[in-house]
Amino acid sequence: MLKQLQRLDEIFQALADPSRRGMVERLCLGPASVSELAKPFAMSLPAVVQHLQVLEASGLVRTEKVGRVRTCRIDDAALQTVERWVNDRRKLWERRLDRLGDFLAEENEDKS
Amino acid sequence: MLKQLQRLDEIFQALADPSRRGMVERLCLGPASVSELAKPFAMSLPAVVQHLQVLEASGLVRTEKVGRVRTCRIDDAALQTVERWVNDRRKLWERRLDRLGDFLAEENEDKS
DNA sequence: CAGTTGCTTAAGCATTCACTTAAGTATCAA
DNA sequence: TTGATACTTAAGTGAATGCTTAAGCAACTG
Repeated sequence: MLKQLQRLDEIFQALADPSRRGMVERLCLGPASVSELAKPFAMSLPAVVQHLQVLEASGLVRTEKVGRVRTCRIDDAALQTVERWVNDRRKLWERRLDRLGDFLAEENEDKS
Repeated sequence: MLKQLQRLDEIFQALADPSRRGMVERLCLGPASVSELAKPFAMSLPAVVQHLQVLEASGLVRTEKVGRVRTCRIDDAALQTVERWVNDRRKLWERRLDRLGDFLAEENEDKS
């Protein structure tokens, strides 16, 4: 629970970069090796690996090395954490709008 | 549509900072002035305003000045944009896991 | 009109970020 | 064992980030 809050920083930070979001999108279709992941991007391999490290540190991606190939896959828990945070905020805000709506409706009733 | 994708960068970037997330959380309870918003934070007012500018540029927050008071409120559309992106990713990933599950189930059937 | 309040502008500064190139180190394949 | 493949490590660089202080300005308050 405490860990999750700390990690929200890193998760949002990780998702703020379009290359990293691209990698997440790719990985949502299934696991991939580092060089597979790198292919669509016009940057050096070390740059890709650095992005990958950010993604892994945030918990969005897990990786595992077998032989000389590192395989990367989505870790759903981090995505759930984001989803939950955003959802909770939206709920709060919408509830407020509802209450405001009720209030205005009552005001109108009073006036009519 | 195109605008939204560009803005995902800024939205996630905005949410990556705990102070800014704090401000969003506060604003989900209702609008607030800049100084109200600043109160919980141990930083200078200009710093708060700079955070606010990031939030506004991302579309998460709208502000409006009346007299000398600037009132800030949540703009739900940006939160929806995040929610949609994360939701779409999760759906893709889960569908993949389902297909994988089916595949493994079939394999087991074959073996039995 | 003078003072206070609520923000705004500007400039500076240390740190972090997103890369780069160059030089490794393990595998695997022939 | 030689070469190619798949990363890995290290060091450097320019730009962006998250602050700060100092000074302003406009609007309400008495």
